[in-house]
Amino acid sequence: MSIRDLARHLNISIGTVSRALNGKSDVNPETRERVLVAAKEFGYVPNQSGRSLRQGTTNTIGFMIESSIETADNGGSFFMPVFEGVQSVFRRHQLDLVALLCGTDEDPGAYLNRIVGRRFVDGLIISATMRNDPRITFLLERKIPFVTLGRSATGGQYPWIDLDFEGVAATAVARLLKFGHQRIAIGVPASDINLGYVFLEGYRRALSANGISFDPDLVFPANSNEEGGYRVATAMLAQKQMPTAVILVNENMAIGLYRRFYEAGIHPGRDIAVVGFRESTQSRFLSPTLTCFRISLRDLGIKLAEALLSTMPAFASNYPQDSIDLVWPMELVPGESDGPWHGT
Amino acid sequence: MSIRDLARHLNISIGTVSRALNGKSDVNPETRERVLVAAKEFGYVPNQSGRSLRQGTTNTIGFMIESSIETADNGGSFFMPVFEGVQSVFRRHQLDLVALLCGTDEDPGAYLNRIVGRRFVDGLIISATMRNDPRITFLLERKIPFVTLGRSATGGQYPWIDLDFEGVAATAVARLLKFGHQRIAIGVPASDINLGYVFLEGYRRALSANGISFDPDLVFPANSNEEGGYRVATAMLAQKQMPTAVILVNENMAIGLYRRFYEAGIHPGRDIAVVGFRESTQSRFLSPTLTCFRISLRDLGIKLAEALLSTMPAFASNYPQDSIDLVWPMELVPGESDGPWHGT
DNA sequence: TATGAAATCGTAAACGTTTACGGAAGCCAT
DNA sequence: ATGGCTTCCGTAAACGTTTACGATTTCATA
Repeated sequence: MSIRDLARHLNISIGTVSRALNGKSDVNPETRERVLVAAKEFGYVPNQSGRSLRQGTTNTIGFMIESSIETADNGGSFFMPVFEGVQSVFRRHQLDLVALLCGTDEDPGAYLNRIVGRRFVDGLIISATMRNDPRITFLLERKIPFVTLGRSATGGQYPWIDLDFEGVAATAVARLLKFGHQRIAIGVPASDINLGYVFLEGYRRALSANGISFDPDLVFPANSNEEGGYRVATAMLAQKQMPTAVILVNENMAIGLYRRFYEAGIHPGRDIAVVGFRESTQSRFLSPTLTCFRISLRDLGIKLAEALLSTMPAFASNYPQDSIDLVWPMELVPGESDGPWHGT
Repeated sequence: MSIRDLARHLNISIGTVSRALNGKSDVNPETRERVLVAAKEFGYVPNQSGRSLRQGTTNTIGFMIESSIETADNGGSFFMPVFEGVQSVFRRHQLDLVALLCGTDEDPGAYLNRIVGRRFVDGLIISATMRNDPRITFLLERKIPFVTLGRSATGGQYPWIDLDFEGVAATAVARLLKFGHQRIAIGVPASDINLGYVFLEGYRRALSANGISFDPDLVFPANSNEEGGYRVATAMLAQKQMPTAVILVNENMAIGLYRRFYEAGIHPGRDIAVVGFRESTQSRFLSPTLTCFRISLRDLGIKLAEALLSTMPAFASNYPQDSIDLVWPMELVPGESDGPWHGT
């Protein structure tokens, strides 16, 4: 069922059918109606390859996710709502969104090169931004519109949206200090992911703002999953004087951390304060519930989409340039996992 | 950088360049080498739209995931490894895999219709199969190659691969009975997802095989997330005679269930036996660790890819038809969450 | 009635590939 | 020397669209 068949059936030229379907002005309203009815009747949908070839545009946006990165661990619950937000914007512009999952056994650069080379997408959303991210320089020099979820130290002019991990760390530190905690540990990603640096920076700044000196021994690099949390707890227990509080970059870590402390007879929320990252169904039903930070992932997705569109010539007019380079604030949600320090 | 530019630069016709790149036989090895070198030098990658238009094939496979479905909750940790498995097979055939996420605010049928109509993909992997799934009939009549992750009651001839939820339920029941439990509850998905029926069927069969009569009051429909688990526990606590064991269809439910029981002063693993579904980092670090079932998601992905390829004419020769309609066995991993019944 | 503008539609080229077909060599055997 | 076979390569059509351009009709106006 091609546009030719449709035109033949209606005794109309191909061009007119195309114009009718695409809402061009120079077509009789009556003819347009006939075309639309017939198109619906036969279930005609334009062949994307044909369109793309002619227009030089694919009407497809790619959302790249690296499963090798920590963030992939909570990939489902995190990315799904973001996706929906992005899609809700793109739908209005007839743009399709596809997820490009880059597995651990594939080089992200090569993957990106293939996708971009094939002219597969018109634009890209890049997540899990590294501190030094070759994908960014690659996309910049290829002049492919993109936006990153997570800022980066990589130079160049491009839009990014980041969660305020610096603020999260600072708020957590301030809260724990007010609770009387003095030795506050922090669990950070072991990889080169940029949010790790931002998170740690917020931690350092908040400490120094409160006149506490930074102690490298209180920084625990780990994978952002349950096992990582377990290891953090193990390392904390091994110290001569155990920290009385810990801030985690990821809520999954809390599960492993809880377990390790239980094994040691230490009760999170009573004997040690824990602040995690993201509020979720999980954080609400852990025992104890996790003190963490709330964010509307759907809204985040919407902003990502808008930022990307603002860099795409075809859509830029509708999306002002000022919606980019955004640090997304997050709201603290108190849980049972932290509280006043009443120890020695 | 099109094939034309490449040809011009080499003083060769377009056709020869194309044949050289595609490994056709009627091209001088020396010429082919020149072409390949030049292609690499200029970073030439064939335009996918051009190829697709000519060949009528897109070299793209879609993996459809509905975020409205329970399975999406653990989407990240579940689907990512499956994806990698699928990709590892497709990579060998130059096929790109994209994830098509169907949000809650979009009708799956309409979404599928758009994707298929646009000739966006050559084949599809469908997950979260419903007991009665219109997507299946749609794809069958459109003659689009596809495979479903999860069997269905929907009629027709198509390949599917399913996890052995029936076996899981049966094994769990048998184990708990051997432990002396008599009142064994089960948490099942509240939706029309087919695995719910399969899971429940396995439960019923195992009971009847052991001479225990089926009690509808022991079946607790719930969402497959932490909150669902919480509700299941609440409902169990409300019964005059509480069950002594419970089987969950999903490991996330365990978190909420644990919490509710803790709140009631009941210790999972000691006062009540819990068997969950999938072994994961999470199941291993919960307290108590979850008795559950192990599965290699990567291998599952590989099988899915092979099953799909076996239905695609261009690849069928390499993939015998006997790799389809597979029920995937799973291995029990004992945890701390269940054990002998020593109650009243 | 003649004129010009507006409305509507058909024609054909173009997008970047692949591939069927045929032509031009080169080679061997008759 | 002729014929046939093989090897290699160029030509051109085709895939399904969109869109610039021009042609035709309509209609109001002078």
